[in-house]
Amino acid sequence: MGRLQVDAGHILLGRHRLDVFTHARLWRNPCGFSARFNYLGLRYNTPLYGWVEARFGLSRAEFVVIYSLGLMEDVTASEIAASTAFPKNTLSRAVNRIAKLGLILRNAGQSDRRQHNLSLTPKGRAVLDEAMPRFAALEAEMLAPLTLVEQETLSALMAKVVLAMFENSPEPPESKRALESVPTVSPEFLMR
Amino acid sequence: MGRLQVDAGHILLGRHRLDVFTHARLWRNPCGFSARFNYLGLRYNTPLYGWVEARFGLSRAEFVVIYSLGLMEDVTASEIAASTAFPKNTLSRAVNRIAKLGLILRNAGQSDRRQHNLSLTPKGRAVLDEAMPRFAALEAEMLAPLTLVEQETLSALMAKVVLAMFENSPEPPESKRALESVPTVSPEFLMR
DNA sequence: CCTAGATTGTTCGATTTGGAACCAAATAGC
DNA sequence: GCTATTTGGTTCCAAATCGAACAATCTAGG
Repeated sequence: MGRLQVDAGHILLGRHRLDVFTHARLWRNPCGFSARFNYLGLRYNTPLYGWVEARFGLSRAEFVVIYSLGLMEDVTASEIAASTAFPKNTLSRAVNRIAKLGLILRNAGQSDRRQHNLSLTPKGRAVLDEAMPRFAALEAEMLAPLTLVEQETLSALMAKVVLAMFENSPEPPESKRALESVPTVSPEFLMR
Repeated sequence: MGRLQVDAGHILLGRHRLDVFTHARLWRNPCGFSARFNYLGLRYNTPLYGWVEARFGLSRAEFVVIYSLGLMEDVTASEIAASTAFPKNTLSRAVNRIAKLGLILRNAGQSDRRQHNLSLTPKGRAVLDEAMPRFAALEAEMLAPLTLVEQETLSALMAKVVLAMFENSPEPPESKRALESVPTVSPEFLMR
């Protein structure tokens, strides 16, 4: 990774400059891969959802619902919850608020009257149409230092990792088993 | 990506099985790369920090401090805040609590009496020593489907992306400029 | 020196969060 | 067909969160 120079709490990597702790977090970390994708998530999501909040007054969960509807019409709240790991009550509130704002419609499902098939209104679509280019642009900017071939390679490798996670992923029973496998007697650690 | 079969709200990809919405989120998404690293973050962090909570009774921020001290001794709260994007007051509380629990020490800095150089106590070190193998194991499990060469490639490509982010990254002035560039008159969107 | 501005960490308080209990509707088992 | 269980969504409330104001300390510019 080239020669490093340390100076006043910073590290010089070529013309890059980062504080020594962030450097340690990313490169002297037994879990370097997770550190990196967590870092990417941080640097990607924070500014974008910050902008969404400032521009539209929508919380992250609220925008996630809209974004989800852009990907697939008629998705339900619990499907979004399952896929994004937002707790369902948070999502319930988000859905209610953006419905009240007129960004989505909640069509009582015809097959199952409990669930609401959500869909974007023109107003909701407008929000998405304004936001998506930003999201796409930041992603493109992130990937810009890679050649197209490298981008393809990265994409394929990550797809492979992601796909494999479904294998070991307990479909629904996870939460229950996870809870049962943990003693109910609260933090063991604090008891010794 | 092979032939797909849709069945009762699920998609079969080889022997993998995932709901159609998650499939859309990961593969029919204009921001597929971010969807993937966000997904990885989700599937990595959630179970691990859930376990930390159950096993040690430590919140995510609290454990992050301990983890950080494992990476670099004598780091300060604000350095962790800068690197991890936790707000500094959240971190302040976290530091106070785990100090009170006897997991870390707060040594008043000799050069700057405002800042506390944090360090692990043996008890804190024990927590870390028990937790790290889990973190490393899940990461290894995630990467297992890749060959060693592929793992190296993935690591290198991600490093390249991460490193390049520092270039465009405003060092400290970010927060201020971000706020100034946004109208203070709260959500424009709600005003039309 | 001495003051103005920055920076570290803490406190305060309005808002958000999410686990748990809950209701209504659907499904399974008998 | 009738109860038992599951599932989608909502409500409640204790607890966590984070922006903002703050005190203490440090630094820079005269």
